[in-house]
Amino acid sequence: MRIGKLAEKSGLTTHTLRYYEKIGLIPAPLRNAAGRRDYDGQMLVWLEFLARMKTAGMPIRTMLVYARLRAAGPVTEVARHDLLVSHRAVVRRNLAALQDALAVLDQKIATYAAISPKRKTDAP
Amino acid sequence: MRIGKLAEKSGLTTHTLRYYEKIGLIPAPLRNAAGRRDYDGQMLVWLEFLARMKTAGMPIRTMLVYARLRAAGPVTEVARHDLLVSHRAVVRRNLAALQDALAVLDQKIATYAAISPKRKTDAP
DNA sequence: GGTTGACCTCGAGTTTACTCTAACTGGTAA
DNA sequence: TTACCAGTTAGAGTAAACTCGAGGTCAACC
Repeated sequence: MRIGKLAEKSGLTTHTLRYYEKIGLIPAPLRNAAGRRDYDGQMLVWLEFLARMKTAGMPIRTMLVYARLRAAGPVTEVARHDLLVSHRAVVRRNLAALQDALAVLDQKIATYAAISPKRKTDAP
Repeated sequence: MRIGKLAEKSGLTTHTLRYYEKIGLIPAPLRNAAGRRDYDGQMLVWLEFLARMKTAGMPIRTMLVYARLRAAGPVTEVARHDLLVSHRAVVRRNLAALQDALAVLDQKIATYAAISPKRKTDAP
């Protein structure tokens, strides 16, 4: 698979894919006869995982640590486990903070609705 | 209240408070005889609201829109309501995505734990 | 009366994560 | 064969949100 196809499938741009390669977040793929990058299906799986971790608020430098551990083979499984557990704690805190903020929003919206009950845009 | 005290209470730095003032996110406070900023208690309430909105992923430019509407008085209440409702939709999506990411993390952690069940660090 | 410590302004610098440009090459379709 | 499109590199530029530094003022304590 060439870079354009992978970009399309992953939802990233070709620029971003080369950038990820440059910083070591994805391994450098093989090249075809013309010198173009030739990715295999596993790369998409890895990119999807990265996208999840990004959604989970993991900064690139942490993903890099994980990527390097992964590249170092099965010896690093405990370290990877620990890294994920530690990030899970972060995600749980963020989740709680977001739920809090949502409650504040709900409340604020309710007061505005009470002041001027003009519309019925509010869901459930 | 001078800027150092407000910084302490709000958890921001004095640099950040002046920056917020410069971009119009907080109103310019009165000055004392010596030309120093003198904040009232309402400022802290506003800053706490802004902090919540920040946690909720609202970018500063959106907070600015809200701040300007607020400054324009009660005529803008409907617009403010709508802005919050629209951001609430964003928060709900982010919340769902974060929950998804948490599930992926949980699963990944479980596979690592299965491979090498060395520790019992995982909470409930 | 001197020296802290908190405050002032203005402007430059930093971090994160891309995003884009320029100049070039290689394979394919008309 | 010419035009075009996808790809290549190195390096510069961007946006968001701060963050810091230089050089100065001012009131209060010792």
